[in-house]
Amino acid sequence: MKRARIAAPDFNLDLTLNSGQVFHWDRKGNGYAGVIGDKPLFVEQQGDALLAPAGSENLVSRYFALDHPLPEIYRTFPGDPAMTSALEYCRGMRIIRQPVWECLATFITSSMKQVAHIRQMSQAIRRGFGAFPAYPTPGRLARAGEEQLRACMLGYRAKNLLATARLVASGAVDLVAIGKLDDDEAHARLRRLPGVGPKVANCVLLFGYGRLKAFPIDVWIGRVLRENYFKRKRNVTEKRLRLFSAAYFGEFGGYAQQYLFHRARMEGR
DNA sequence: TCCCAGGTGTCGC
DNA sequence: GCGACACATGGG
Repeated sequence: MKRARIAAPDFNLDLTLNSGQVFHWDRKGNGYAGVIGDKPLFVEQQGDALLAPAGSENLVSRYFALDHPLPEIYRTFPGDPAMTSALEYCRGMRIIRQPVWECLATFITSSMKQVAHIRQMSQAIRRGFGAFPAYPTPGRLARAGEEQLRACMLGYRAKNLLATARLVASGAVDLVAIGKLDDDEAHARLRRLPGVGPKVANCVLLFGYGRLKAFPIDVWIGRVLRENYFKRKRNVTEKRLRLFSAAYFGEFGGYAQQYLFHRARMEGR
């Protein structure tokens, strides 16, 4: 297959694909095999270029967000030690533009699960509903039974994913319309879906809708914030963390969050 | 074995 | 509004 060479400055494919944003890319040789929407493909980084199948240039550039102005984004990061070392560690990582449904569904399954296990569930769901390697549509999941989802190792999450799939498939919830709302409204609308709380809603805003200010707070980020920005303070509430992060990290807080998250996870703290 | 994981829903105050 | 607790499952 003929490959295209896409200019990709300020980009690190390994970091981008291994930072817990997406869970369905597999290392193969010097690159990665995966799927963008329903298109399977192989991508490989060579220096400042990204190699991808000829004809997929626009799809690939958009998915990997090669248009995000990283130097400008970095200039908005606070200069504290935690952020500085996270930037040093993660330079070139980009916030992927994921298909919204796939992102929403995957993060509904992510609660109280390690990244390795989220990958297994994603794989099982992709294999189990006839669209492999693409993620099954809301309609396809809505027609399935809870037992079929439980067979994908979802546990109690099966019920939530099924209920959300039915709401989206029926048109009761319009994911495209939500994309036209401002951040707060979109967040509130997402929150109405079963299995979607503040953290998952922010993941969908950030990774699905490209709202780069959205700041998901999970156990890792909670730990990072408490250890670095609330030293010696006890009883720091979730609300306190939310208000602080929104004010402190600014317009590209989602990027800051992802860098802090990945660095903390790799350092094992 | 025991502990934890990119949390959410529910309940009681 | 906030804190406590249940919820499934696999990996370390």
